[in-house]
Amino acid sequence: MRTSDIERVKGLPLFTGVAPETFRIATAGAYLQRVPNGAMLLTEGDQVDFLYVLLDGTVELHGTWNDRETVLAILRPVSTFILAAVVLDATALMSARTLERCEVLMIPGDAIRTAMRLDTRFAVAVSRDLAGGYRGLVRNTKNLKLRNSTERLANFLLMQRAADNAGRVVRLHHEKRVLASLLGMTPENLSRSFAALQPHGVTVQGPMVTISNLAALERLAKPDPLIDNHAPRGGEIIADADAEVWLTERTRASAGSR
Amino acid sequence: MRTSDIERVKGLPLFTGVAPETFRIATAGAYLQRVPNGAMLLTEGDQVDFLYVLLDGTVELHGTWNDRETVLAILRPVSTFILAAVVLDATALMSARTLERCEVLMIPGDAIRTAMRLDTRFAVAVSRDLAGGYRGLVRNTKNLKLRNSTERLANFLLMQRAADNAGRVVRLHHEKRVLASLLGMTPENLSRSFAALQPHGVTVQGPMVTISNLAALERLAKPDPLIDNHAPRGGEIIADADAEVWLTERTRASAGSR
DNA sequence: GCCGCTTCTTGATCCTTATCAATGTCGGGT
DNA sequence: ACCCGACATTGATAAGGATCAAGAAGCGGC
Repeated sequence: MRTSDIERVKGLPLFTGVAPETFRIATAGAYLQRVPNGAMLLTEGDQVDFLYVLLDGTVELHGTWNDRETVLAILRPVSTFILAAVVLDATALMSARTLERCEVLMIPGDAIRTAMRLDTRFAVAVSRDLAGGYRGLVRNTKNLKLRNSTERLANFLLMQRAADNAGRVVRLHHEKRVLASLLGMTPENLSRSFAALQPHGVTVQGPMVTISNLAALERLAKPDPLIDNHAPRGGEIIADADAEVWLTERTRASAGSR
Repeated sequence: MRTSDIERVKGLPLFTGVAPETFRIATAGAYLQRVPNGAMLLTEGDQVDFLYVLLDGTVELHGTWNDRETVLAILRPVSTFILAAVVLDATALMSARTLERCEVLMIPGDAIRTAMRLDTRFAVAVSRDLAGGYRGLVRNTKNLKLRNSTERLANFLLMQRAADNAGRVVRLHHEKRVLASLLGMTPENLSRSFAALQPHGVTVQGPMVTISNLAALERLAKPDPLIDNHAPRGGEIIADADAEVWLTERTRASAGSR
């Protein structure tokens, strides 16, 4: 494990403000794994023995039932995942699959649980991280139950725009089929939803989405701070409590994950 | 606050194994509130200053957007709610409304956060509670995205049956319109879904649902331990890790809440 | 640069769910 | 016991979304 990687892990909300000694204990038995595209890191139902930290690449969390599958989250670096299962020493409720070549740090769950018992500040950091994840899922549930598919897409684009750089063009980092599943629709309907946004100033060319009329899109999307976590991208730690909220909630990407 | 109430709060997963001194600090400034039916305990967007503990009655958590409203959870005693917002000292993402006359214990958020910093065991307990809540929401999301409305109703009935007493008859504790919203459908479609279950051995008379053919219902519902949290009702603390999981996840009722 | 695969799009149709409207049923108040 | 209002059910219709079936476009491999 490179020292640059260690610094990146230390920068996670999960580890900020934690005693160096605790950090050492937690990461002592950790090892870095290079994983090819399309690999299953974890299958739902498996016992979870590690906390995963995505250092490079993209990971998809998904769930299955009765031959159906749905994407629950798409993760980009630096993110941790399946912390909840680690804390409870339980089996995974979601499967994790790489969407490209990835670098993943695997921290033994025992070490995490031990570090929590030894260092209150770490236990508090874990609580904050889980609370952020919890709130991300509440937002996601409201999004799913209160909006139709075109509204979800419109708000997704606005969130991506805010997270990326607030420019006129939003880049989709993943296949549209994956995005469709994340947003709770079929690929066919994602295409149609994009078409439905055209009168509102949205044009698509491959993975590039251009928002030519922000006001019109917002009029349709009606973004809501109690559902959508708009926030400029940035890695800095911010002391302010509310900023901390979106930082924690944001670390794990698009639609409320872990 | 009656001593019997104190005992009930102490019995919560959130406070088990916590030092008496910590419990005293956490609950020192708490006060018991009697709330009439239909009262709003909390509105989404409000700053959350208290952790709520439902001691008697029923509370509904819901979210709104653009004149639409959806029920996110129905809580029965003894349950805590909005722990995540308390931990982050953030604003509420859900509103809380009483569905009948209730007794609610309100614990100042400051006291909770202070207790977490002073007692690692409490911080760990909070983590476990939040992790359980997180996993409840993951289950709920899979339920919503992978199943149609009749399948969701069928599984809801199986879960209620397991939670209540495993008898042939399941009692619905709330209005059907509330249940419909919780399950992500309209009241009209809930009626039709009940009708669709009739060939599978389900009959309804008012709030009483009779399951005359469990095997047939299960064949349709295809319950899955990675979505549905089947468990016999019971308040005991169980040492086994997996049992602990559902205990924490279960405390806050029907469909994964807080 | 061309081929072939995968992904994306578009159209037609079907199924699921929502909406609107009307009737039926239950329970509380007087 | 009656009436009233809220809730639940049922039916008709419409809208949203899924599925099936072709085409079109992009991309990697050679």
